[in-house]
Amino acid sequence: MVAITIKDVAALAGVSVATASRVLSGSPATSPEARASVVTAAAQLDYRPNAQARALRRTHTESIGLLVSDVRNPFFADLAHTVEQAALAAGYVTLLGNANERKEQQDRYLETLISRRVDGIVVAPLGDGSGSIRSLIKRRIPTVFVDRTVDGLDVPSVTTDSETGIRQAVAHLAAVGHTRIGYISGPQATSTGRDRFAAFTRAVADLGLSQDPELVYFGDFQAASGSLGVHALLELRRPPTALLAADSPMAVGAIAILHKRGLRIGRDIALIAFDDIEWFALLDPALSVISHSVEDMGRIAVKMLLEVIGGGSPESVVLPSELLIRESSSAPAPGAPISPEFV
Amino acid sequence: MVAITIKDVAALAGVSVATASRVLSGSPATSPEARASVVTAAAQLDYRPNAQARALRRTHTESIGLLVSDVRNPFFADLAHTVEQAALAAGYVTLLGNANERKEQQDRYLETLISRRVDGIVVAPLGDGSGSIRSLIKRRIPTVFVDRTVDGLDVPSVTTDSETGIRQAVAHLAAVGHTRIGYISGPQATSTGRDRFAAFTRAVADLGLSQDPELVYFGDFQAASGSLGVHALLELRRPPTALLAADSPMAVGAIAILHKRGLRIGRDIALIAFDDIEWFALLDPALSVISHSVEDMGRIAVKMLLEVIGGGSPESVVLPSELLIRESSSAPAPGAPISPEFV
DNA sequence: CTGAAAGCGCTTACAG
DNA sequence: CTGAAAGCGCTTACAG
Repeated sequence: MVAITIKDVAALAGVSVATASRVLSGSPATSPEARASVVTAAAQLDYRPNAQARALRRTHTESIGLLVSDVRNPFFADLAHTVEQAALAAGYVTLLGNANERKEQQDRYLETLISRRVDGIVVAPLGDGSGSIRSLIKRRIPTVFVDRTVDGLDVPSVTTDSETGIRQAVAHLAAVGHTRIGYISGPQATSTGRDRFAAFTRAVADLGLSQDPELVYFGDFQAASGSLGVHALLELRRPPTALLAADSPMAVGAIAILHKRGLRIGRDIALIAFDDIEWFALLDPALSVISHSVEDMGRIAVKMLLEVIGGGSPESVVLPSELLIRESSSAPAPGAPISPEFV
Repeated sequence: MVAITIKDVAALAGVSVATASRVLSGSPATSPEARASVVTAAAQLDYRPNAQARALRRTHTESIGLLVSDVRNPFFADLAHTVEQAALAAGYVTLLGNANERKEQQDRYLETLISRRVDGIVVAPLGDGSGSIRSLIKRRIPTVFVDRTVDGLDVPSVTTDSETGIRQAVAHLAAVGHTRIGYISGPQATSTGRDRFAAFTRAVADLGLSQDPELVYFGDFQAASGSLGVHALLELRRPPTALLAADSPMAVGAIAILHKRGLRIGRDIALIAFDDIEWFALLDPALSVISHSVEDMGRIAVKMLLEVIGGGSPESVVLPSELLIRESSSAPAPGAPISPEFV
């Protein structure tokens, strides 16, 4: 790497580094001549200020960190996109980290983001408030939680009210005749995993449906666990006639196995997924989903983070969720529960 | 933000900052007593070294940049995941940027990554060698191109041989009876856009199929342009009976419109997509695709970048592509070209 | 408007 | 093994 510093620019321009610095950072206290020569010299040398050195003196870096729990989850890929665009519009660049649903990896990235002195961090947190999440708070680094929260931590957040959507989904399945609904849950180490599970449990109880604990499979929000969940649920002596998956990757895993087992979704078994992914509507049958707005979530998270960075303490925001009934959630097949030849 | 520096640690530990620094960075030249007191002090103060300051003195930052052309494209989300894991295994942290298929945004991120002095950059480049891509080369920043390249730039790359897969796809469509194949192309500002288009053109010519230029629609690799492409192609006086989409987001856009128009894929019209996305196999009919390995691409890119960082100059790698025939690419409907009532 | 100088938080020869 | 000192590339009061 060829290192071109402000010294080189100043030398070529025939001014002091102080003047060069002033021109380069747009200080008004510069003469037109100085400006011209410095700008020319910088261009000629293809000078790029060293952000590290600059950050050492300045108090801000014009960058934020976004720590997402899984980039391969389309919900978070979309979130990354929205956050990035909103941040860019506000003059901030986004450094994206991927926890891949692993606590150690979350900690590793958080350390990196802290070390690099981003001005603030938007994080979809994992686990309890231990590890690097705690450091974030202790050091008063501007932080906003998105999608998920951590119990006992007083951090502004933008989340989804999963309860409404899940209740609608369960009620809809009950209305078309399902009584045994299998639930593929997210991990209980995440707030969304817990909230959605609790909402499911309550809905099922309130509606007088089966509360058989065997009907719940605990996955990890990634695709493979959706497949394992379907396997486990279909092996039950009394398998469910409908399935509710707590996020889209697990739904994808579920669909793959359902296909492999020769079960027709929407006929042999009903399926509803949390998260509305563009192509879920393209499946045949189109997937019924619980939808919430990732655009709103990303946009609001950035807005809130900028407020925190500016010294404010914004109120947390809870976004709505709602059931979109498409074709995958019809009545149970006649003769349900599913007879053994299907499984 | 509460700033805890090495001075605070040294003071609490009762040693000089030099000694504190040695302990903290694992230098062997430290006494057990010094080690103990510094480690304790650091833990007590929850000290995190300032990466900026450290990078100013050290020559490397143990971080690499990954600039992806579109995070919402599952191919690149998967690539981000693979690169990240491979880098982490080698002790590097990955800073992810998203160009969103826009040159200005690519430049913006590249500037940021350069300024932050990452040790190297993996980039799926956009456009010609102007702008920040040129700076990268001029400053000899270790760079590896992934998926795409830039003409005239001598940068190690790992790409896919699109030619084979596309030729197989066209030959397969021809074999089942299609003569007018519509091609939804990627932008000509990308090497993959150009290569795949050229491969399509050659294949169509070699096999004696229609070379009607109207059968080609130039999209931008994002979903909306896939929809527009289908619209345009189906409005032709003699519409195609088969469609080939140059990447998966455009295929998604195409499928959505095909559904909306009431055309049954695999019956009324054939469709093949470049890129094998997990759930393409879950569609009904399952989508025939041109597949290439994103895992290999990511893994090799990191391996090559580490070589470049280490002073080597690795050979570029070209990965194979191949057609996976599923159900969406069957023979043209009887009475094709598609009669007006379908369009 | 400009330059010399101090300092941001680290690391690392240099002496001892 | 340890400390004082220089220096990485910038920015910013301080004088002028």
